Amino acid sequence: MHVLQDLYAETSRPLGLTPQQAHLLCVLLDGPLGMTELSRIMSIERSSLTSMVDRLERRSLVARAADPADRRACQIGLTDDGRTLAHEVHDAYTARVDALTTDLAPSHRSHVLAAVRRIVTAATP
Amino acid sequence: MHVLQDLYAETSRPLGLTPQQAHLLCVLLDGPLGMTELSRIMSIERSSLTSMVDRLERRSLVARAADPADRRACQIGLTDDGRTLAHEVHDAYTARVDALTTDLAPSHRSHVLAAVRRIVTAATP
DNA sequence: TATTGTTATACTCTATAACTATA
DNA sequence: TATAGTTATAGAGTATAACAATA
Repeated sequence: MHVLQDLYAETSRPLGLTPQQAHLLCVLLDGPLGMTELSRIMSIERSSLTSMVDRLERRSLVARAADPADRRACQIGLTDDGRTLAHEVHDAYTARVDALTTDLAPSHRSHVLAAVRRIVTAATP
Repeated sequence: MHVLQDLYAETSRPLGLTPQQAHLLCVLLDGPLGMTELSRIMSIERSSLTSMVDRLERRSLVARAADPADRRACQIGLTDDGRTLAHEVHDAYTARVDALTTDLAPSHRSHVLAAVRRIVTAATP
């Protein structure tokens, strides 16, 4: 975990993002989300998310849009800049994780991948 | 990574520790370390470490001891309470990680373990 | 009444730069 | 001069509790 965490931090930093900001942007790659849903996915309180979104919105990486179906709610989405940056983070990170596993035999690698998929699926409600 | 991170946070919290504090205590289970060495292992700046150690020392979980060989340096070590807590964190965390992998076939599990060992060894200078 | 999101407040984590004491 | 650790400062992440607006 710490190996991956360090890798993630080292990848985010040169792009001007904290690891948490990078995470948030990458989560939004799948589409806009409300604050409650986003806080659940990121395992942080909604109040903590408010300030994170504020900072990213100030940098024009995300934007709050009104939810037409619920006037209390809003949808957080990536701006064009945010999407570009999110792709950069994602690509850079996966490239470095790939590099970590290049010296594994292909059969081992596929076993590991399958195991990780099962674990993540089981742990992601 | 995020699955493990969440698990780690959920494990530390009920024990009254932040994930970073839990990490620090667990690193010290291998023996006392100087500030520079500890900051290197934890991938944080020495100045960040100073305040972390301050807080843990205030709670009597770690203690600074003078380094007899270098009067500039100190050795950070666990107190008895700190050691007990570190073991609790470690045991609770490994138990939960174990639980994540119980539904893997034993052969898969050993492949994964071997792979993780190689990756960690390669990534830990 | 319950839920959505925000505000207010208090800590913790973290980095950068400047400093001190010692090597 | 170089290294070990600290201090000062600033910003970011986080939680809890209280709140406004809407459902």
